[in-house]
Amino acid sequence: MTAPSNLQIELAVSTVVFALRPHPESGELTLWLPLVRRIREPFLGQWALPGGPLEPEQDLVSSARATLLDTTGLAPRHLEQLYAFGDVDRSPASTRVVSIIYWALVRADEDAAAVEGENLEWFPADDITEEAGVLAFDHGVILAYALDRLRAKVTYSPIAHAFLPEQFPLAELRRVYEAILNRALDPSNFRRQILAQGTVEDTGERMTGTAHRPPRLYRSNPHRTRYTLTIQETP
Amino acid sequence: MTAPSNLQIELAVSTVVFALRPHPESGELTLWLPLVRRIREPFLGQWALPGGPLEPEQDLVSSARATLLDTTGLAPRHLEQLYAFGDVDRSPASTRVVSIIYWALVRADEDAAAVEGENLEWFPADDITEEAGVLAFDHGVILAYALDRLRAKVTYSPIAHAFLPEQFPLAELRRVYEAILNRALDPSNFRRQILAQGTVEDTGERMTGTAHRPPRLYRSNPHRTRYTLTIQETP
DNA sequence: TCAAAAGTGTTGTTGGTACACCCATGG
DNA sequence: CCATGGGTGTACCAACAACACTTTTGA
Repeated sequence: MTAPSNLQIELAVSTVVFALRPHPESGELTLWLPLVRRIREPFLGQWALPGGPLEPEQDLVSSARATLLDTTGLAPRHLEQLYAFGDVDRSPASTRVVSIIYWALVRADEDAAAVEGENLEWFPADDITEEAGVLAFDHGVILAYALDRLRAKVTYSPIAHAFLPEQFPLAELRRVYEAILNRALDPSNFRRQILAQGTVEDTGERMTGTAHRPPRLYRSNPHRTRYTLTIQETP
Repeated sequence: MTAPSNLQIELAVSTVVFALRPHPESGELTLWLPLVRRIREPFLGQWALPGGPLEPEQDLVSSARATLLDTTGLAPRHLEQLYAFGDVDRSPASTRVVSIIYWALVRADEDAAAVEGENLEWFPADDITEEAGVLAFDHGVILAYALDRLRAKVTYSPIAHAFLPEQFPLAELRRVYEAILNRALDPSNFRRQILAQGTVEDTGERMTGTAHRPPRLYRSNPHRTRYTLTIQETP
């Protein structure tokens, strides 16, 4: 942050976009993400995270938001900075690129706006390599890091709520946790833990039209962040 | 990460360096950090985080390491990326600067190499504003963020160990936690929690020359990261 | 009246807190 | 033999896992 120097360093902003959709085979809800096919060298034809160069008049988040809308059609509310990757050799091209990576969590209702295309495809996060092959640049490493962080963060911060619309029954929230953590949770104990935390509040309304007892609807409580959730398995 | 563009964006790497030293008044161990006095506009004369422009042939961490050695004389082992700050208006100068911030934790034995100077001074982290006034750029915000993250992270990851040399008695580790969290902890329960976690292992050796029962020496266990520590107060 | 999911009750166990107490050393 | 911090024992209590059980709807 001192003297200027004539850099040949390019700055890019890319985003790992997570949405929850049913798995094509099992039908279980899992994490999906969109990838963009490279249409030039290096890594021509391979899949990469959506992103683009940082424009001089754009904030970092704005840049992420703009490319996201552009490439995926999405405008997710939850957008959070993850990490900056800047090793000298991370791109084989002559120019050096430092990438600032964001992650986005797409709400079920926001996901409706998602588009596909020849050069934009969605993949289940956990079988990227089988489906998409090796990602361009170090994007495989970045994705692994993002998944790791998401799974860790979900246990101490209410980010899971970011996948849900305004109002939701607790079972929906449980399904989000199950999808992220990839394991079943005990419904009754889950309910008690979530309510004890105070990260959701009862709206007083109920969902109707279900083939069973109508569940209460909750909204997420903007206060109360950070806690510990001792999430437990069910056999 | 796609098309090049002729940016006017500068990239800088700065570091929040934390070391533990006794407080000038209370004598209690607290967090200190070094600041550099600005010797040019903008913010001439004000204090700023040590840092410098990213050189094209340098990795991000290398850059942090190099400026650190240069300005503070320190070569801390623990260096970790914190966040990238890049708002358009964060510098009043004509050039736009994106700063990637690292934090460093300085071990007690490493701290011996620290230097001071007319333009480099160390301050207790918690009374920066009284001692150093308003920091240059958004460095005040950055510092607050770093302190926050450090205090949160210490409860779920063994970073506190980074302040200690190879071998240490548990009371030393407790003092580190107390200094970071700014409150007293119960010695016996602290011991049990730490041992239960398995983040330290007994070296079999003991410290000698104390005016009391010689404490066992421990070393930190490189496996076992992430856990939850329910740190409790003592009245 | 049955299936299915919502939601409650209850019990055994684990792990944290508080605090009394013993241990080992240097002076 | 005393002061000082190292280290152990233990009793109380809160929180969690497991799972049986009741409730409320649509078909």
